[in-house]
Amino acid sequence: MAENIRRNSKQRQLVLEAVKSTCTHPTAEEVFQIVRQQNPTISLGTVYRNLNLLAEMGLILKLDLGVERDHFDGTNEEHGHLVCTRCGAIEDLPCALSASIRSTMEHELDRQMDSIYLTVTGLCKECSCGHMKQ
Amino acid sequence: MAENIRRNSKQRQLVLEAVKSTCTHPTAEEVFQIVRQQNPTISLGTVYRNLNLLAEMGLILKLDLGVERDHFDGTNEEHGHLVCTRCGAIEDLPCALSASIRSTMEHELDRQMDSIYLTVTGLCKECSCGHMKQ
DNA sequence: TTAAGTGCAAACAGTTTGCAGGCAT
DNA sequence: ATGCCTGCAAACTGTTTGCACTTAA
Repeated sequence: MAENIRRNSKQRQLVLEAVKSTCTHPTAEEVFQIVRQQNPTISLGTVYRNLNLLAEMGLILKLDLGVERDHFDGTNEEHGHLVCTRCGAIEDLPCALSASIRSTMEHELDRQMDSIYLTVTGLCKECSCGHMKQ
Repeated sequence: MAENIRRNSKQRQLVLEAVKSTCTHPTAEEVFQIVRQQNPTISLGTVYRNLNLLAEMGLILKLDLGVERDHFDGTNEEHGHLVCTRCGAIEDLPCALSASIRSTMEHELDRQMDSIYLTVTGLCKECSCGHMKQ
């Protein structure tokens, strides 16, 4: 499993930009749709390959939120997510929350930890205070 | 989506017992293997159907831990899980941790919450202190 | 020049589902 | 007798992969 030398393909750049430039936590299919506007011949397989590669490289996060599809996140800081039960939107939770879980667990369990995956379901900001506006 | 009246099939009983009587958080396939010892003609499809049904009924938990397969948990109290990066074992985290996340979030975010899914990766109890024993 | 990257389509894995018959109520 | 449940196998869905070709370095 040696680290290959990565080249800089147009496709990979576009995929990275697409994920970085949105805060909606797109799925592979959604990234595909975005990227296709710049490069109509890109294939879905290439999008998947690059998303996985970029996640391995630590440039983006691959999120398994317990919903059907994987989502991708343009940041690489550890933070949880809220999945809205009303509209399906995905909202970032403050990093501080993950950090405090980490420290609590290190104290209480006295165990090395790798990653923390925190997902909560509930109403997003929009849905919880915007009922009448819509 | 009316609630059907549930019958009490032998298969469903066996599936429930299988999940309840272990703390290993089995996959559907593993439940299938266990149940097959009592009922060699049960089908994997039936196991899946009953696992989902029992989870809907709130008798067990369906866990998406970010690994390939879903796992099932015989308890119904809200608690997180640790997935061991060395042996793959799944360990329960104290319920108190999820409870404290819930209260923190209710204070900080002032938002209704449905469920909390907390998964951490790291070494399980066995792997973190039992290196020499093995 | 050469090996990483691509597009395409087929394969894959876990899970779900349609159907005809079986069994709890 | 009714209709929920089963076993079976086929279908489904999101994702991965093999192959021949292309392209960055």
